[in-house]
Amino acid sequence: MPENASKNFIEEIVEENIASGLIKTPITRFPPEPNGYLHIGHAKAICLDFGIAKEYGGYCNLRMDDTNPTKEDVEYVDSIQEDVRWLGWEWKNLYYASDYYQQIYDWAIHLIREGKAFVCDLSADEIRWHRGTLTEPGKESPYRNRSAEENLDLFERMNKGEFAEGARVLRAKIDMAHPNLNLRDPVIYRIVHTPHHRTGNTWHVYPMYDFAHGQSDAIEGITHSLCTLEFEDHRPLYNWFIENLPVPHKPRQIEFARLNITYTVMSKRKLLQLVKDKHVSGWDDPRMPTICGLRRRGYTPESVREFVAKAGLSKRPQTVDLALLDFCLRQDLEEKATRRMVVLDPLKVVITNFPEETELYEGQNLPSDPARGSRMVPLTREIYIEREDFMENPPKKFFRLYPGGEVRLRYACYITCTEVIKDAEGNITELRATFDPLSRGATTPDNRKVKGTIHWVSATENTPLEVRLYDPLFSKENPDDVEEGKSFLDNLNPESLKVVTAYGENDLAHAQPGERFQFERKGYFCVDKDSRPGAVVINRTTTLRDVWGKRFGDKAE
RNA sequence: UGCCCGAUGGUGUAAUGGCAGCACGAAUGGUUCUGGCCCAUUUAGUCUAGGUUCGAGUCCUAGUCGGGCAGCCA
Repeated sequence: MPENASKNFIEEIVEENIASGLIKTPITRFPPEPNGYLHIGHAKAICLDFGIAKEYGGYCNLRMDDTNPTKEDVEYVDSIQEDVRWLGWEWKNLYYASDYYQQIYDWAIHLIREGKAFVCDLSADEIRWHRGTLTEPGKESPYRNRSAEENLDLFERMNKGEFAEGARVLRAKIDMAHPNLNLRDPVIYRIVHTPHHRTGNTWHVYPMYDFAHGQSDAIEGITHSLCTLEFEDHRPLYNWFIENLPVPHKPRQIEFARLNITYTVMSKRKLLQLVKDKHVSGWDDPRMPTICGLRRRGYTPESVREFVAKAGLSKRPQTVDLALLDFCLRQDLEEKATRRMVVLDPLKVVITNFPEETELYEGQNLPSDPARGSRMVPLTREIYIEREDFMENPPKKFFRLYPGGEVRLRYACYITCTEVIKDAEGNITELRATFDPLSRGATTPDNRKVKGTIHWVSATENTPLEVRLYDPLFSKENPDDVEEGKSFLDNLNPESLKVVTAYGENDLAHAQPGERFQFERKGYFCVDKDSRPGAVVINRTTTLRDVWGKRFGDKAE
């Protein structure tokens, strides 16, 4: 670990705890509820939980927080494991909160015996009335002073399935006037008859989050239970249980701010809505901030981890620029991604003085690393160039192709535009050009400079590709910033996906799903899982940084 | 008109009573067979008012602003 790098506040706490002898090494846990897919916000928690443990020689458990059988499913426990592993982490133990049901139940009995919990027959609504408001104290339940014997009997019968859901709950007996609502005799067990995905019909009562989480931490010997800010108000309750139960270990809960990113939404509810209403193709749609979506889009685990690290950690709500994620991706792939030439928006150029035969030119797979080898690219009389690489009436400082102008075809030769061919509507349909035979190999004996180098592909020797061009899913930095009566869906970016047929170098026909490339001058791309031999599908992960496009992109038309 | 938490450039994050720094973004220039990468430069910040102190972004008080909390969700 770098000694002089600044520490975040949780690292500081852990270091203090080690220095004072409170702990030898930190033991953490990542505790998702298996009721949905992980997103990049979870990636922050994952990197924190696993990262802290690793940094200080401890370990981290993966714990499925499965205390609500009505919402959870095995489908999710598989995807969660896959996503955590993909991010590059390995857990010490895979646990389930449901593994601890018996112990947690016994602790509830303990509380009852101690006179610190009671069975309450109030309905959900009645409990709500009794809870009071933010400014007024609550009222005690009429069932609050039942005898321990009666409570025990009732609680056992609740668990045997004798009562309907909602008929009774078990509540901790704390303080109905407490300014923190969480301590106003919170419900700790409720009746649920839905079978649990792991324990089946064994139980008819299930512990609430507050009664399961801290105790699960205690059982596992968790030293630092890291969670997001909305649980801050629950910490006094978390501690109350730890203090009032004969737990084998006392964990400490520490909260941090959850991660938001510009131009996206992060709540499970909203992501679910995007999927259900078919605004995206599924949880792994490459525009989704889910881990599986990022993976499919082409982001690397390294880039996601770096992004999370760069975003930092604190207790104030953070909204990080999406640009930072893309920066991390480009930084990672700059030195890794194989380079290829692909024309996304083709404009045909006929090189009138070019021989009929195909000529082959050598292109580096990764110019900065000769060890990565090269491939031969076929140049023919007719080629495609990017439509935006030609302008009939170029502005100053445009150094691509224009009538009478000369550019370098990457790795091949210099061409000069001699003629612009248009259709009846005046659209440019084709260009004529001549090449300088002395420029073969892309330099000339006279060493003359050409300002522009553009990518190209043979019009006759190429492979067509379905390329999916992604842009942010929302057109507003904060999609939730809406007028009265509107929702985040009104901020969906109608142009978040454009599908084009592109033409690429021939070997791309064999590209495998998951394979990543830099298409020179265009961006980073990743072969989609929909890809088939003969029908290659490629996602644009992100564009290259583009000064020209930013400055003149719109005006240049 | 309750309780809890927070407030440093556009964004994120450091400075732990002693020169407000780093990264992203933005801008400018250099370099270049990718208008990429790289290099250099620039831009821009301590919420307010008091107090403690030789000295306050940091400590104290009050205020302002922002976030969270009234599921038998997590």
